[in-house]
Amino acid sequence: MREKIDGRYLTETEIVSIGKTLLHKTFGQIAETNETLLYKGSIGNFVEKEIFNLSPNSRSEPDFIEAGVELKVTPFKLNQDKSYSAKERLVLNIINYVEEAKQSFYSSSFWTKNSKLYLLFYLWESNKAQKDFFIMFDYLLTFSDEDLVIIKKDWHIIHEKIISGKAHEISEADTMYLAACTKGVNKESLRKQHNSDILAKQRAYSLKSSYMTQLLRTRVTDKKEEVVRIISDVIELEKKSFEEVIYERIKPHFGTPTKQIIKQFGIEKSKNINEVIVARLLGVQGKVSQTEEFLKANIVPKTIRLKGNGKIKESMSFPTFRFDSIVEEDWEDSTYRDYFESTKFMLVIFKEKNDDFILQDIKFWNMPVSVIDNEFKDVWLHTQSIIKNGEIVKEVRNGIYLTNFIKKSDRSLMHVRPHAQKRDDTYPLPVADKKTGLLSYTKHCFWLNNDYVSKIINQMKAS
DNA sequence: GCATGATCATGC
DNA sequence: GCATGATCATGC
Repeated sequence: MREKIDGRYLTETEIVSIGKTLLHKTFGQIAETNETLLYKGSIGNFVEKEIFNLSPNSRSEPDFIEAGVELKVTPFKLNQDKSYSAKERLVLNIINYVEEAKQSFYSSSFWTKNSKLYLLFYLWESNKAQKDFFIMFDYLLTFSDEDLVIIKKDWHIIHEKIISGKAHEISEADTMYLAACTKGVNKESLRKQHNSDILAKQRAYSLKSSYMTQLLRTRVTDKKEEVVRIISDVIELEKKSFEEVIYERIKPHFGTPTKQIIKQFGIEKSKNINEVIVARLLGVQGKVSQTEEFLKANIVPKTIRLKGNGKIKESMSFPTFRFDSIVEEDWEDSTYRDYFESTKFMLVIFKEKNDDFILQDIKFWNMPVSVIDNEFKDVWLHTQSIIKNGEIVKEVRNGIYLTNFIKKSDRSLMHVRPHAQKRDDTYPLPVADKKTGLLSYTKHCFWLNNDYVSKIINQMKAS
């Protein structure tokens, strides 16, 4: 057995060498005879206490005060296509809004506690018990210059809301890599904030799961991937926000017909031509969505085509949902709530004119938390209940299934509609459909009403 | 083979 | 004319 010295005074080398002894072992194996310990607290607490001999603390200094290192144990998962993803965001320290209001970036609780992180990644598997999860990788994380410049900007965005008494309006999609996620005993955990009497949800600093996924894929695992970065100039990012830099790169081409851009850049015609155009204007050879910044910040590019009269032809689709998964979920931590809370959209707007489309504008947008937790929640709950009760099909007419899902005309925000390759491109149903007896149904997804998208674009233009 | 972005086709 | 069900096209 290791001698029980106070873990807080371990050096960086000692921390890492202890960490390495845990790799390729399960928590059960690490715990040896003390397996039951695992069930008394979180895995992270277990590792801190039993392996590194640290007592739990909520101080603003890092776990290892001598080395200036904070320890985090975090899960990742293996996807269908064999790639790895972070299972969740990396939650850091809880924010004391009143205290944090007084700080600058380098004196903030985020920086003083988390400027250097020692990460232990374990493989989360749905069919296994906690004690059988393997610790697979370790990584000593210090932020690169490119990441740090964006993280500083993120911190200032969060800080600005705190000092202006708007802590209750913070959203994860406000920021790129560093976010302020809700954290509490329950969703009702509220606390005092600076400069306002409104109680705000308790939040903690966190690194987005999209950021953690990219970290894992490009720096942590043995098969390190190469990813293209759009903005390589750190100085440029210090002066302007990421969104401003992107906007300024596209802006010179506003008003230009796509045919002209295609010619000018020698782009080949294709159905996703608008997507390709945006990529070329940003100097990206592949997909914009696959660049470092977009992946890490979870920004999804969407091209929008306006008709000559300024109306949008089509509603906007999102990833399909699984019927059997959505019925199992609680709204509060549902896949879709998380998706809209953490995803920012880059809307690239083209307008039809003279048998061509003109690049008109570019906007960054995320669904406001109040809309997510009211209008969207309503649509989501309705959808879940219809599936749960086997009441998808309302009527079969001329061989076509008419459904009870929310229609575009039912709500101003969203509707639910098929999104598949063919009608028989289906997902299994948790209960048989009452009307038809079907055990699987055409893949569906939530669609953002085109009228609502119009409203977004027009509102943003006005402001 | 399938997810995803984008668009079509029919009937009210 | 548009809502709604359905499908196309591309790329990984």
